[in-house]
Amino acid sequence: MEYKNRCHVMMVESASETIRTTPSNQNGVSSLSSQSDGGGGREGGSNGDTNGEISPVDLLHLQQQQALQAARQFLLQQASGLNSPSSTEVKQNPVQVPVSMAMMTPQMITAQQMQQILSPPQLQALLQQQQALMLQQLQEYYKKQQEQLHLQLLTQQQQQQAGKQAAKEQQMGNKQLAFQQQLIQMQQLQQQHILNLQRQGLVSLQPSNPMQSLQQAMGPGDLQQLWKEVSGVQSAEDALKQQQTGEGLDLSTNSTSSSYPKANTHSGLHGPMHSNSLHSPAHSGPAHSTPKRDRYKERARLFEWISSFSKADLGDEHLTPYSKGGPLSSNHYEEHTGSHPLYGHGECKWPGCEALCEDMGQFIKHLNNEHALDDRSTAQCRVQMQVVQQLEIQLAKESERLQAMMTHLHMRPSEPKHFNQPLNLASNGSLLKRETHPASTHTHTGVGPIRRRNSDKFCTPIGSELAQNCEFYKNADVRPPFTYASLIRHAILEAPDRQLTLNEIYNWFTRMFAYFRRNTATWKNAVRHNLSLHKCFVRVENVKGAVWTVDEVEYQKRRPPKMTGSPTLVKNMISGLGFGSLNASYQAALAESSLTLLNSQGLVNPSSAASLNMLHGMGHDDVSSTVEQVNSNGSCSPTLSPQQYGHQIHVKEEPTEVQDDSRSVSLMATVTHNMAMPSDRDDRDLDDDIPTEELE
DNA sequence: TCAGAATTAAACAGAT
DNA sequence: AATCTGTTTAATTCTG
Repeated sequence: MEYKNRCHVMMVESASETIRTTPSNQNGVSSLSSQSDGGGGREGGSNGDTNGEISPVDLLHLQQQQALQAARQFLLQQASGLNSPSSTEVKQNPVQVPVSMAMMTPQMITAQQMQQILSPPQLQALLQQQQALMLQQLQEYYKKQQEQLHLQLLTQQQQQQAGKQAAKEQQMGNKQLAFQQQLIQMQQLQQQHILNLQRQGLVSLQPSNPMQSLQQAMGPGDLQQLWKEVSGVQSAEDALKQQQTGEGLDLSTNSTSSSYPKANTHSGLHGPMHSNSLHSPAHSGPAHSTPKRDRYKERARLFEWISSFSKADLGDEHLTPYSKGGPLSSNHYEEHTGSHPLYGHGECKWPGCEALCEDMGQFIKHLNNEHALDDRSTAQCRVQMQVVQQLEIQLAKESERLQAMMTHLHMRPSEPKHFNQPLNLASNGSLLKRETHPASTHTHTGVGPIRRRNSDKFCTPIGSELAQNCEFYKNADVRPPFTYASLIRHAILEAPDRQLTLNEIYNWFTRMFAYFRRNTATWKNAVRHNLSLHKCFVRVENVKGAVWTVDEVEYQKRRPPKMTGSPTLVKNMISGLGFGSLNASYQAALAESSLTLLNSQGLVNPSSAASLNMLHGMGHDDVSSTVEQVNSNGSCSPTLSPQQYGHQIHVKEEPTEVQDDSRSVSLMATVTHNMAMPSDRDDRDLDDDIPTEELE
């Protein structure tokens, strides 16, 4: 069967959206596997890669490549930097960035709120400010780095002029440079990632300097430790060589943390750079020196740690198919897979290596020769793990923050005053566990799992919600607070011609929600079930196969939204008391709720619907479709009736329902009465006064 | 407590 | 034959 990929209309493109959304991150940073098919069906294969999405692994590779590229350019710049001062002087003029929202707002309010507060030109200006600020920070950072290397090279030249041990020091310098390069790569990687996240709006602009961000993120101690690992290894290697060449080197004074003073003594190569960029071991003094035996202990511990990590992390869950025969090794890996995570495009993907290997065999040789379990590899591994750890921590933090933002914005409608409060909900660790701890629903008002009919309860408009939190749902493994029916309907209505094949619906689910990238057998079954079950979904057969459309009348008829979830809001909205204090999403929610409610009763006229629509600044398909169907004629038929789509239509039989599109006039009186005098009626009455089901 | 809606699981049939 | 699509039934969960 052949399914064509459709271009789906993007729901909302705001100024910030265009900045935040990068083509390389459609799938975002979520590490959810789309292949974890729970063992049920093989349905995961059907949706697969039709979206052209880039997997997180690819993204990481891309970032790594970018980082390497940047590092290379950086070093090249330094080589030529001595003769081209312009590259450093450019940064001398600090960009005038006033203390403004560019610095403050991302932490104080959400991007969505900013969109609501600021006009597009203001947003544009704000974003430009932020970009300028980030650019400035980057420039400053690189300037510092350049100055340091400049100094370093000068010193090196002086010493070379002195003519003592020039060759050896050159060698040492190169080696140190190699490690420095690794550090830079790591920093670049971190920067790239943070910048990417920032572009997506996933990370606030808290770090004022990339290096600072690294320091903040990892902490001075961590960085120091990191450098210790790298430089310590270096010292060991140097010591070995020097011993081999008959030159003794007392490791007890130049050990793990202080190979650097030794090197410094010899060449003066590393001092300024390290003292500025990282918390230099030189400044830490002899107190940080480690006895030789401790260093070996440390190394042994490191080996043990890494091997334990490998066992724990790779052994059981992720690579089960490959680990049947015993402990996982690199050889074991490619024996079964024919591929290797460290090998790709004919290159060794070991950080900083990029050695060309024609085939797997050559790569294995290279891997065993060049990246055996030695100090250097261990240190590199550790660095890499630090990077990964840090990124994970950062990701967790930001996910948490987003969840808190989501929860705050959409689950606490009756407390608009909270929008002015700093979003400190991220500190609530339970947020990450909400899916697995449903009971937390009752502890917080609206904070907790969002399941099933909560969307009805709170009348959250799926269009508005999705438009505002599109990126969130794309990346966070959070169950969307909508029913399958509403999601399917939205997917179909979002399509250009308002029809989708089943597979396209699947794709929409997986594209829009990280949550639906797993357990595919379950939710796909549910989708099919819903399509078949609900009368509002009409299957239309055409030449190419079958597509699904939405019978809007049936949808509205079947499940008129209840407004019991936010009675206060309903009253406020209707009586016009609450507009000032409500944010746009809730105004939109109210508008839609009202429209849907009214429309389901056939009571609203186009002008009032449009005015409501305009009033709340929403033009989303949820409402527009509602307006459209009212506009078409008095009979409330959808703009595109299912009959328009194809040749054959299967009409679902629902014998329990009696078709009755003509509504009682007395109901109108009731509703208008509610609108005019909402406060003197209980909301329960509002519900009860509209016995839609009874009419059907 | 209950009814109804939603979800989940599963069986089955027809189509590809 | 395997997989996808669609229908249907039943059990369970959740909500008002």
